[in-house]
Amino acid sequence: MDPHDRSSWTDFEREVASVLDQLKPGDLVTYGEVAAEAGHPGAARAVGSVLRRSGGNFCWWRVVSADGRLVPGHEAEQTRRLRAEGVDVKDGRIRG
DNA sequence: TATCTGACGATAG
DNA sequence: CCTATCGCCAGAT
Repeated sequence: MDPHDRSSWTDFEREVASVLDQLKPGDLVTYGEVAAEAGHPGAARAVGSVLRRSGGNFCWWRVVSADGRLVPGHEAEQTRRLRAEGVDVKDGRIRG
C-alpha cells in the first residue's frame, strides 16, 4: 500500500483513511467508532488489521481500544504522541 | 472457494 | 482487575 497513491488502496482502506483524516490533535476514537464512521459497523477488527499493515500512513496513535487500552507493543510511542497532543495517558491506558 | 489471521468488542467467570 | 471465549469483518494465501 503506497501512501502517495491512495487509488491503489481498497475501498475499505480509503474509507478508514477518510475518517482518520478528519481527526484533530487531541481527538480519540475507538476501532469500532472508526469502522462505523467509515460505513462498516462491526468491522472494528478489520480496522485494526488495516492500521497494522498500513505502517504509519494513518494517525494510528489517536485510535484506542474500546476499554481505553493503547496499541499492544506501541504503548511508549503512542503515549508520547498523545501526551504531545494534550491527552492524559496513564500506564498504557486513557484516563477518563 | 476454503482457511487462516489479527493494533477488536462484548461477555462470563 | 485478570484471562478465556466467541462472534465479527476484511485481507491474505
